[in-house]
Amino acid sequence: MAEEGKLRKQEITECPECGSRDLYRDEDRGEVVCAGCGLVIEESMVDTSQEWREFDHEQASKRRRTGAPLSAARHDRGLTTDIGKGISEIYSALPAGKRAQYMRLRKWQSRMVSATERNLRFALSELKRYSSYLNLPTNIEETTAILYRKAVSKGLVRGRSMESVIAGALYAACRRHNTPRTLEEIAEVSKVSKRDIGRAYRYLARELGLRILPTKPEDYIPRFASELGLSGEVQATAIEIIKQAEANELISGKGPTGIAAATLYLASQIVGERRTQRQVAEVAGVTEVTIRNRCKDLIERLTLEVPSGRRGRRRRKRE
DNA sequence: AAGACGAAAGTGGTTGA
DNA sequence: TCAACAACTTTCGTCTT
Repeated sequence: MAEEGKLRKQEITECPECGSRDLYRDEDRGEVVCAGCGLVIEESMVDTSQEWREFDHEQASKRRRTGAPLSAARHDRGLTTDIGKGISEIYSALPAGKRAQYMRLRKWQSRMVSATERNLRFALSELKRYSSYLNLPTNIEETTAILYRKAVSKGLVRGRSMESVIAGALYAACRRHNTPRTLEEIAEVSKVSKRDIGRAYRYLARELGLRILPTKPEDYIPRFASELGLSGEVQATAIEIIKQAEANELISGKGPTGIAAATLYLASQIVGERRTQRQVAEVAGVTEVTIRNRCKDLIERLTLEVPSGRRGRRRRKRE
């Protein structure tokens, strides 16, 4: 996206030397030359066009060198060749003996699809389901698939339910891509308990030597904010507060979702797009009490300009 | 009436012996 | 395996807007 914008800007329409708009593109040498003064404006360009053409199906099948991208998220990486299909051709073209042999080969191929293959097939279809429920991008799906493959090849799935390992791998992949989902959210779609997902995740992390840093509260901000319909200004303010809080050591040991919720709540007040504690608590998956506690810490230790006169007053009634 | 606040008791998970 | 512990939740009464 940003990349593309950059490339577009480099498209040159007039000569920087003489101002002539009469530029000549030499495809063979990979240069752009000014027809007016002869200045070579651009050189060593990469030709990204294909160097062949196809006019019919036969040429296409001979000349095309690429196919669908390899994907770890398909059980066969998208590469299986099946014996089969086209039965009618076979019946007419082959003698009876060959025909029988062919049918046997077919049968055996389908039997040979190994247990692990079937396992993967199921696991990855399950993964597809989770990620589509959670609106996760394909790169996270891919990472999860890779982790799961590793887990299978190391025999880590034995004694654990497949679902929990997939869910654990998904959780790990989300965190690795800095788009964390809470254990709750994954538990929701996978029908695996939070505890089991967490356990599977820790096990994977240890056995596969995953270096995953603790989740940062910032990573939750954009998602929560958009669910609450809060502006970018609120997000920026919230992240600013988190930065300050970090500097004051108010972060470590606390639940990141709690911090994210509290800062977002405060930011929404500072900017003037008020949301209730209830609303924020809802999307962040914490309680109002947690938000209050975090807010209290933040307000005590940081200098924040939070409107609403009641802040800071002390009340003493309850005997 | 709804939201914010705080106290107190309860819960699930981690840590260290 | 158990107890101690911190973070977080549940519940509930009070106060503010």
